[in-house]
Amino acid sequence: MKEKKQTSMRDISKITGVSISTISRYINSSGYVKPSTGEKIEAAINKTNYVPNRNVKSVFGYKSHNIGLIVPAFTNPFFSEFSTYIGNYIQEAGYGCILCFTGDDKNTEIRNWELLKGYRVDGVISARSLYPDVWSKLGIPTVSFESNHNEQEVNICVDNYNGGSLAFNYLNKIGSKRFVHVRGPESFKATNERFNGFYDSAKAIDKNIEIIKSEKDYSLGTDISDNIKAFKFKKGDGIFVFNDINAINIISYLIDLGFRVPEDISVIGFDNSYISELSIPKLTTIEQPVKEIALKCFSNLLELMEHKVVVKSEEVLPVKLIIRDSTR
Amino acid sequence: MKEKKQTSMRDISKITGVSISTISRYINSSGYVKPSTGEKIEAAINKTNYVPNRNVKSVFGYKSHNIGLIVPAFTNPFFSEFSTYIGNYIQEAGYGCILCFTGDDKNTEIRNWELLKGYRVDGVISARSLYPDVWSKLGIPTVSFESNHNEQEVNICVDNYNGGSLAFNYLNKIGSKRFVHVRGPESFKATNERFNGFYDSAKAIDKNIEIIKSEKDYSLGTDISDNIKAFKFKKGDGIFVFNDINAINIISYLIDLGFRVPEDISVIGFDNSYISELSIPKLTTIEQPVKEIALKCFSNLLELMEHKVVVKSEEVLPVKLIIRDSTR
DNA sequence: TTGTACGCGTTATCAT
DNA sequence: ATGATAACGCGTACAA
Repeated sequence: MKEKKQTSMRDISKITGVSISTISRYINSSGYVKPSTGEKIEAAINKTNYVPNRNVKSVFGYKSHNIGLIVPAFTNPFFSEFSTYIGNYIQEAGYGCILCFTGDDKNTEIRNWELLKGYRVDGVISARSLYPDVWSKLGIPTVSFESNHNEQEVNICVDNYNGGSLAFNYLNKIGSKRFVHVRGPESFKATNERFNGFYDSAKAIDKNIEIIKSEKDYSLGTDISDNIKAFKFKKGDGIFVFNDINAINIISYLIDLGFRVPEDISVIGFDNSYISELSIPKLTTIEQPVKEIALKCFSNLLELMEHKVVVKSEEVLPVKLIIRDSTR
Repeated sequence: MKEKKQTSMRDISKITGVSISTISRYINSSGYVKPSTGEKIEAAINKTNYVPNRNVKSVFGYKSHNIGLIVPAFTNPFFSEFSTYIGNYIQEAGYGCILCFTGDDKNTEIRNWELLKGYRVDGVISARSLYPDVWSKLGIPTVSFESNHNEQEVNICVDNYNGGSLAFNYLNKIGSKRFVHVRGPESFKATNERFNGFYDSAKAIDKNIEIIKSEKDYSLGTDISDNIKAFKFKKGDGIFVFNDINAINIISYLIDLGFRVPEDISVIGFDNSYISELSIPKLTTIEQPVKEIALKCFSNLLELMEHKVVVKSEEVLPVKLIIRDSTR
């Protein structure tokens, strides 16, 4: 199991005849080193392509300088964007990003946490955790996005309730005759909130809504669920779908059925991920401010890692209705 | 800089009164431990939530059990899909995945390599490297996707030349009156290959082609480049775009200009990423077999890491024309 | 069946 | 301005 050893400080020491402590001082600029000695060391480093072993620091109980990122998958473009932002913030701050996928599976998520703990990550950013209780046990600074809230940890989320409300009110305003909600998987915190916002706004003006349940976060390509196939869509329907990728799939399905979007049926998505601009018709949707979400997650994590007290344990970011061409 | 120490084997040893080596034997199942002793250890582990520090192993010159993944960004869905596959392979094999973004910037890429070397990763998978020479210097087993080929390393790529050829022949077959190629950024290995395939096929039957240069891999939303805006599109054009996301953007732009796709103008993309199924009209494209690419990369890396000789230093996977609705 | 002792790459402290 | 040494968490060879 032993691998070919890479160059170590000891090797540099042997080559230069300079002691290890001096090498360390030179590399970390943590003490006086005579210029000529420095040059010798520099030469040996270049010759051997020596790079300090970052893992040693975590052995000493220093920061390991890596951060874990736990997300469901990249098949949902929202998490691609989220992870691009987070990954870049981590990278720019000089940390390493250890990436883990849960596939929205609880056991996989638990294994991810153990892996990250084994790496002694300095912190974790976790999106849509199914197992938030693990945080307090593991004792790693953690910020989560859209997790079922655990009082002990910092959670970022968006105002899903208002999102549902905005969606209903807009569908009503443009004169939809029937209100349909394609509801997300039950395990997501956001599912009920979006539903409730939609439902309460309908009830407030004495309207009924129709519900279609969806079990999957994303259905790639033409993989339309049976629940949707079983539903009888009608001209005049206004449909609020729990995320963009499913909304676009459904538009595609409606067009195959012979409906026109938005002339016959209006569709609103959720996320405002980049695909909402690419689809034709362009998708009307509820924006989640990904970049701000990512920044909030990362900056809060930095504060937690520096043992600062983060004031709010739950922070709710606003959503916004983005009107495009899938509604009329 | 010292952090709150996490539980160590020493702590478990103090709690149980059992020596560190016995704890080690128990945890790694590497020697005899009396059942009753094992139970004591187990209890202490559960009480303290102890997880072994994985970083120590790399200090000893053992495998660090992490693998670096270097990609440009996730704003191009092809790399999202690629990374999801790679990330899952890595995770299932019990490794940690350290994710790095280059943003197609050479200096950023160099910093990534140094970071990964600092973490003593056991191997690296690198997509669209701009700096392949670094591999041999760093001495880390590496497999690259679509890198400018360096004889010393293993490179996976697709038959871009044939992709360009397939695109031309299809556009010709469906009766395009003019042949337009939206060419990718010059720094990508694939750019010339795709162009050459398209160009040579045109020349073979004495046809001319028009070229539009694009500087960016992806242009999100409505960010249409000046080169495209300056071009005078015409009814009867057949357009071959160097990737899906730009193809979809261009379709959207053409529709804004009043053209119908595919009735007036046909468009072919490249990648067959999931967005090609979501767009309306669905995108005709040249498929890169992402899953196979990812698997090839990962399995070749595993072999390299086990010091096996990988026979081919460059492996070319086939592409395929996927006919959908953006061509007629 | 268990313990002792050494080594790994690095940093901090103390001495020179 | 530089060197010697202890310490970190863990695996292994060897002793008991």
